Amino acid sequence: MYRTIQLSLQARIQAILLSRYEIALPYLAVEQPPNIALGELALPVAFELAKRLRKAPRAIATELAAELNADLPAGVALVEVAGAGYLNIRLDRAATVRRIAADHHADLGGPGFRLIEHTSINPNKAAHIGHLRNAILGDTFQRLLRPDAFKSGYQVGVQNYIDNTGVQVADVVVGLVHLQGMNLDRVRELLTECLETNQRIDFYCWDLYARVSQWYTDPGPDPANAAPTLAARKQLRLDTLHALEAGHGETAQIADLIATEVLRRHLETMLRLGIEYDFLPRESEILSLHFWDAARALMTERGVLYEETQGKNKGCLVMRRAGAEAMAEGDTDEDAKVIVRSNGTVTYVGKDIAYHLWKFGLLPGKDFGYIPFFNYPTHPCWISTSGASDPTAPTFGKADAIYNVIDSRQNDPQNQVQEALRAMGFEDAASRYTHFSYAMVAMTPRTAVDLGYVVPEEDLAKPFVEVSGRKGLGVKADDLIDRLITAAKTEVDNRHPELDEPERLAISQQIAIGALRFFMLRFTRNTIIAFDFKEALSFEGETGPYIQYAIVRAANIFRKSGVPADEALTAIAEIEGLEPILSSEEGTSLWETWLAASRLSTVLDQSIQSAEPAYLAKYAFTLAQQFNNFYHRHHVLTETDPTRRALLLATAAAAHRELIRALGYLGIEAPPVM
RNA sequence: GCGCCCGUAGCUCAGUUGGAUAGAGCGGCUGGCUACGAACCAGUAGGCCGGAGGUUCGAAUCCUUCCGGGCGCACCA
Repeated sequence: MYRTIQLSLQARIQAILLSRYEIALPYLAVEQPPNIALGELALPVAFELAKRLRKAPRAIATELAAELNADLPAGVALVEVAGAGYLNIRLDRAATVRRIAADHHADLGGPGFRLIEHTSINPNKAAHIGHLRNAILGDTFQRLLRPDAFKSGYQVGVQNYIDNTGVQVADVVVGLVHLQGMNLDRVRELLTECLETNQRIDFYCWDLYARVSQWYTDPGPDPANAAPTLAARKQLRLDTLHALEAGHGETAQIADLIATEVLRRHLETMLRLGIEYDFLPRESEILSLHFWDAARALMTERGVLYEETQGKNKGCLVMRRAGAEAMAEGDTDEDAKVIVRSNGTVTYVGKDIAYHLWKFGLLPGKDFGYIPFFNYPTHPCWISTSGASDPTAPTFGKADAIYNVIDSRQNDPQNQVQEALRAMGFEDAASRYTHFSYAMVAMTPRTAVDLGYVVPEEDLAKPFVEVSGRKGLGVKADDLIDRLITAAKTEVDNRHPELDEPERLAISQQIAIGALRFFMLRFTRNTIIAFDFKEALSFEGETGPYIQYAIVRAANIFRKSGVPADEALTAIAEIEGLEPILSSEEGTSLWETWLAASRLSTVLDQSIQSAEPAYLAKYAFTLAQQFNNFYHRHHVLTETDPTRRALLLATAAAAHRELIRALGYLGIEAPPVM
């Protein structure tokens, strides 16, 4: 509702500026005055115009106010001039409350297919807290975009890229074969054992991966003569990697078995958080279906890729680096980015360019094969194949816009891919390519110590230490979720002995997921999260459970009053005499609650435009705070005046409705009790 | 050396694209459960917005520079 008024106000003022001063301002700032006593919206437009019109801001504001007041936009009661030249807008409170109650709000959405890539964990070990941040950010953003009951939204596809032929999977294969002495059959047995005894292969690989990484550099008992041994181990690693890339033979089969099974564990872990995917493109198919060949032909044809004939990159196919100055004819660009090595193999960025051409439907003659891989209650998740494609599979490429949820350490390669698209003449695609960048999750030294890691002296004073899969240093996603559930369960058991066990567990899970998702979303994207168990396990203050609790309190009011929330909202349409209450001094806190509740679509729009889910998380918390404040100031059930009681009930219902919606976008459920 | 990010209350962070008196949570201190549930609320203390210049009606926000921190910069993947 807030956004509806904001949009109509902006349009009116733009029209006035055009007719009166012949000025066109494409963007008009609208803000909230510092105090509700000054009005509900404020426009500093007069300051902006002062220099162009060579007139005092206050004089301009006065003229604008007069014109606006002569023909007020719907819902506006009065426009006045304040301070040095602000245009302050006062709304018709009763009319606005009725419109909010009737759920009038500006729609959001548009045409086109948007592809979101997130999670993308190497399938060689258990997911950790850093992966959780990625998946929760991506999943939340997907929810912001998707069509739903509140908005028409955008068509979206969610994909999770699987690097199943990379060096990390190779490392685990080296561990299985050379440290554990396993062959293909033994690996099959291991996987069967894991499933039968409820052990997790991804946890097993977590430890094995750390051991292998250490093994590569461990000089052993005779450091002086270790060099040949270590070189041989490195060679083993390379040979294994090449076997995976080639895609056939026992080594590749072992890798495929392990990667596929670890991937299933990842999907299960993410499903605990309500995170689902539509498609899993795998690197193995990018290789076997020769995506690169098509990309290479296109890049060469468009003059983006060229062979270097001298200097350090002699014999390589290279492209200009993103942001580099243009070179003079005949000069050697020593700084160029190598795409194809002198031995003919393609680099990671090269494969990524091919993949992104496919995403935009720009890779001629190439597509994945698709088969179902994993079943969600409402839809299947598809995976890539080089074999026969299932004819019922939907289309995944040909996106109009893409969002890559990838951490900020990948800034350079991401820029390089965009630069390649731009250089090929796909300006439009490049401009619809969003690197949804975010900073890593680290750990406080205290948490690292709690986990039993030896933290070096010099790191103890630092605010955080880096999570490292290679060192096995990190918090596994499932361990954290389990601990959160246990902590929530203790509380729920205490508070609700009357409920049966499955119900208490279900509520505890909702609270745990609420706490976790909110924790990962409350920080803006480029803030490094220093993970701390004490903080993450907190259910008080600026947390998910705080918001869930506000919803439970509101729901209790409707239950005890016998008036359902939706009836409380419909009732308000018929009731007279709201204005005096809303305009009174004590009614102001009611009005502020309505105003806060009406801002959801504004905040959604902001979150989408800036690709920043933290704005929505912050909003949900602020609205819950506003509701709790209202809850303490006004006692609904003991209110005897029918008009006041109806208004109080509707106020609670409006906050309740928007809190549930906001949490829904954050992927957090509202428990029935807690 | 080059590029990107960050520096705001004791701690952890917001700050709506340059606006009115810089805000939350945690922690500290004072209070509030026989009223819709205290996973809550109210009050209080706590700030040279890293430093210095500049841009203008107006700067935590933009520019320059310095200081301090983080992360990237391979024919590795």
